[in-house]
Amino acid sequence: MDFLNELNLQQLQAVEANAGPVLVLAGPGSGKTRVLTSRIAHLVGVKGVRPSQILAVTFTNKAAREMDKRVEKMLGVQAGGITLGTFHAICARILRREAKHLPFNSNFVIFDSDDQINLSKRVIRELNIDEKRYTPQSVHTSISNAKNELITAQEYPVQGYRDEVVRRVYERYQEYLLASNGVDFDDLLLWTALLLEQNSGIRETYARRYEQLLVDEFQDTNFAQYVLLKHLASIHRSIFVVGDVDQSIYSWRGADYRNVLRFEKDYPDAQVVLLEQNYRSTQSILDLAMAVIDHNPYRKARRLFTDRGVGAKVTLQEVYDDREEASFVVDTISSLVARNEVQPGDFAVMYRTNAQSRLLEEAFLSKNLPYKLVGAQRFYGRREIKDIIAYLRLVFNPNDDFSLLRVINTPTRGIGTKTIQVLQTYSQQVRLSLGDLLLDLGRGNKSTHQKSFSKRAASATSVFGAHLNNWRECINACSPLQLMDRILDDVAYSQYILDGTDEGQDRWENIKELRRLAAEYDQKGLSNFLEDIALVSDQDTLDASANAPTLLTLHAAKGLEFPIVFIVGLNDGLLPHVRSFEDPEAMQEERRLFYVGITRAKDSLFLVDSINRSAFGYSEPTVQSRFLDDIPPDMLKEKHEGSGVRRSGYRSNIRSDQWGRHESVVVRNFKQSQPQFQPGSRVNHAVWGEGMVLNSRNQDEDEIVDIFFQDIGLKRVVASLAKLEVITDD
DNA sequence: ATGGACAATGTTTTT
DNA sequence: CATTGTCCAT
Repeated sequence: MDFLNELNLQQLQAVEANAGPVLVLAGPGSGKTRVLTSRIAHLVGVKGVRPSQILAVTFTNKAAREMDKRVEKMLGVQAGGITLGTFHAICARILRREAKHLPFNSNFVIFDSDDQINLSKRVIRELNIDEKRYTPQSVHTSISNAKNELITAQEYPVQGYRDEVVRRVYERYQEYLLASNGVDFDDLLLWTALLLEQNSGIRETYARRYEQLLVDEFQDTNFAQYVLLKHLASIHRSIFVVGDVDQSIYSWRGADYRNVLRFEKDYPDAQVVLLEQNYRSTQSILDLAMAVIDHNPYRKARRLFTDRGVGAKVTLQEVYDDREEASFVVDTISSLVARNEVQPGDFAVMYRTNAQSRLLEEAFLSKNLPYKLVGAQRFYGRREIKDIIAYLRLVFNPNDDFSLLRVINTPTRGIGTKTIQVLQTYSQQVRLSLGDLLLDLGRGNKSTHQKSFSKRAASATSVFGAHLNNWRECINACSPLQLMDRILDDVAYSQYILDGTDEGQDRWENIKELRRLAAEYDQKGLSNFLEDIALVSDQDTLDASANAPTLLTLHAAKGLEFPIVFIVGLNDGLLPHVRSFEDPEAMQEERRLFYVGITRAKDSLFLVDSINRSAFGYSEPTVQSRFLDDIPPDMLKEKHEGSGVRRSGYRSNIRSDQWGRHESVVVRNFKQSQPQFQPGSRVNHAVWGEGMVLNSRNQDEDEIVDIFFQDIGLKRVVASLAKLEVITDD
């Protein structure tokens, strides 16, 4: 097989490893995708494994498609039949097939992150829980974490009052999901793992079927995924995992790099292969990457080397403010492109938070230069898109109360909050889902329930119900696109959206884009359309064909590479993000994130920090990222703005606030008295309850206190305004 | 029932 | 500042 000739010794060792557990520790750019694809090709082409016996898990759908293409190329024939996809997509497939063993049916809908928060909010309100104290966001995070640990609502450990609240919300949340015939992201993993755990027949079926398991980005698997794999591998034990603990950046999503250690413990006979040679970057870039990551404690030092040569030094550019940061990026790109040595598509600009993309986009737009923005949220999160998807989801699954409530009065059709309340109460009385009730009301005078409603409500709901009936009939006869067009037409959506403003025009363009997407599902049908939409990853939206710079978050950059990379916003508070300041584990993850960004670059790397940064409309001074301290100065080509250069040593006494700005330091400090509140003491706040003082300082005749509240998080209050009560001193 | 005006409030990362 | 929610007048 030709493809084996292109591998180095370690890669070959991994590819040809005998059946059984294999752990491949692959540094960035070490060819792990090549190893994975070659392994599959080798299994099929040499070992005679049938494609249908192979299960390969990737991190994004895009990676799955790429892998599929590459395997096909290597084998020279169609490799169809391999089960290939993300954990979530694979689980969704299994759950639909095995729905008869589960408390929902096979046309369940998948609740995305927006839906998850909305549902949490709804439950919190219903249970009369203080929404300020227990925000839907934070409660849902707890639920999500529990699910990732395979803890059900009934098993949720209650140690304090907050746990009690979470447990109650969790329980109700699950009831709602099941009543709506829905599952959320985490449920996809949870249900599948529990199914395999509790049903030995099904476990054996799948474990027998998949003789070979391959897993990419193993360091970012969570506990549920680990258990899932363990069950799938329970018969053949041929599990081939590839990962790099230095690139673990998703712990906030439950990912646990300790799964790598767990793997070594659970499979003591595993072959371990180390891939260290880097084929991507120049040595200058690798040296910088190592300088950064070596500051993380408790890691096995690994050296990265390349035969690509030293290459150009990494540039550190300091600019005046974030506007200038954006124009520096755009100007540098256009002048490099003008020299004709590189193309626009060779560039990537990476940042820590999505909000940072805005100034960059503006800078590109003002110069009339095209760019690509990675981020599914940006498209699927739009109101008009969510509306149409909610319509489709409702037609597909009338029990989806959630989508129903979203669209029942959008565009407005005289079904206001009052009518909706009446509908809800009534539907509970007759034990029908809202959807079923509306379907009935839509049957006009043949309706059983219509007489129970006021004339006004009856007429408005019967019109909507009639539409719903029609669409339901369409479901098997029409393609997703035809159904969508019918809905758009029936509810006069274009009139609703096109209000004469530019924004309306934009929104309609988005709808047209969604039509284009729907058109690709003529064959695959509505079910697949809705599922793919729910499970798109940010990277999936990347359009490889356009030759333009790519704008993306550092997280989204994982697994990608670009000839020339800019990492912007190298300021404390942004990278590392302020939320990691108090937590050493989180801080280490920030560093890994920076490391991931650096190692995406093939030829050149630009790091940019700015002296001022704006938030809330004001531009304020910043502090340089502490990670830059870890880089030996001779590794960098430093450039500064002509004026306003930060004095060295200046920043060590300054703390930066959450937005990467530092607090203005006022020189008349000595005149002020001691702060009244000491770090470490506990205080009581009228609204937020008990908290601990983290920091306090006097400013302008008053005292500013940072307090950490268990349920709310970090808050900054002005002592004279907030009525604070000291509970304990230190 | 609806839409506009104003106030409050919040900014990590995403399958 | 930008989004979201709430209140109020129509």
